[in-house]
Amino acid sequence: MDRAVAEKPFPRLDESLLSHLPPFSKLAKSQIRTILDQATSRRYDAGVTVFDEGAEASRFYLLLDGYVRVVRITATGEQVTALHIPSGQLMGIAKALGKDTYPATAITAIEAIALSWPMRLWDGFVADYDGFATETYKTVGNRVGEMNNRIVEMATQQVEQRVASALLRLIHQTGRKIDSGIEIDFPITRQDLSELTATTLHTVSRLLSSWEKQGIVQSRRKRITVTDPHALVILSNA
DNA sequence: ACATTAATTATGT
DNA sequence: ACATAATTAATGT
Repeated sequence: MDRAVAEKPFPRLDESLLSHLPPFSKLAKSQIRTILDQATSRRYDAGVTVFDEGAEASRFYLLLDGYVRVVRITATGEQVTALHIPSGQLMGIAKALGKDTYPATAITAIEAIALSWPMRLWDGFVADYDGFATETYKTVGNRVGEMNNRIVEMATQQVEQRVASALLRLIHQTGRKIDSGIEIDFPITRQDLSELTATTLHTVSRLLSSWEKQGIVQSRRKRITVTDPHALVILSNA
């Protein structure tokens, strides 16, 4: 409904966008140039789906700014947030999983900017660009590992410990240091947290309220700041 | 130990 | 003023 910027909002892409990111850090300027020339840049509003689970994986993405949630829909139609992807990471990399459809849905948590390339370039990237393959498979490994940890958590730990460790993960991966502590630097509701931890928003609300009284966290609407991470660590493996 | 339901209040546009 | 987010209490499994 706003400006008529559909396909190419950003005319010139600077090489410095990629040069410091792990998958591309080993590449020469000329290589980065050709990579950028094949990329499409696009801006997304908050809450917009970038790609859908099960859809044909036509493109892969690099998140330049913002955060996206990787979301799966259960049989009963409820959303379960699997993990958050911070800027600088690749996503929608179905080929790295040996799939040709996206394994999950990606929704922007805040407004975001991402580059994307047609998936047919994937094999060329892996073959031609030193470090691209190792780095991407590293992040894939990390994500799979994280999801597995979460599954184990769901089965073994109690709710209080789950949301405690979920908060710790969030501040670790997407935290920003503020004077009073570490703030999650995108808007997150109790509903979101409950989806991350397989609980209800009510339980999350109670936990946050009680933690706030204990001085462990501070929260306002859609914002959570952890003031005492160590206390959460204790809670998370109690 | 936690979910569900429901009523109430706060907050952002 | 309206919709969405958050709190709180009561009741259920």
